[in-house]
Amino acid sequence: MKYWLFKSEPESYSIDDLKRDKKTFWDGIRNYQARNFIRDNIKKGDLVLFYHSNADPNAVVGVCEIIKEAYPDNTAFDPESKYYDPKSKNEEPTWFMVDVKFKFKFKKPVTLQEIKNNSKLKNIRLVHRGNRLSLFPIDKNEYEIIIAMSEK
DNA sequence: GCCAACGTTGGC
DNA sequence: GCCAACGTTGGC
Repeated sequence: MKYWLFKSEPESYSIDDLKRDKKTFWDGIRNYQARNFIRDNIKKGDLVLFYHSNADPNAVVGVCEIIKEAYPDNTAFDPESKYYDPKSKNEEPTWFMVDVKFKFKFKKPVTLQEIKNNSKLKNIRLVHRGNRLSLFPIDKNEYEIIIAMSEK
């Protein structure tokens, strides 16, 4: 089993939206590196830290679990969708998505500042300079440190 | 709202 | 295949 961090802007989809919906499809990934993680590496049962970006404060706010592995992101086929990509064809889709289900919301969000201040987390991609990937893998111990920080 | 970082596009 | 221009992300 692997561990991931997914970013979402709470204005478009927050941890509370996921809590309400119980599960959702993670659509709109339009970056090849993120696409490769989704298509090739993300497996059912993997755990995902849910991160609020462009938020106040920016923070990891909860955990969800992968319940369905990569399948074509059909918003790419829909000219009405903001994620429409005419280069993605039904018979050979460019973009994929996964389904996640809500696990739990942190009692206390773990803010970006706290993560930056924790020397044990200095290698997490979240704090790398210029990191713009919307999802990426994290180590098991990084996952566990952040969970522990949310319980303090 | 600004702007650094960086991925993508398209002309050559 | 190079690289300038452009668009987007996301922290501040």
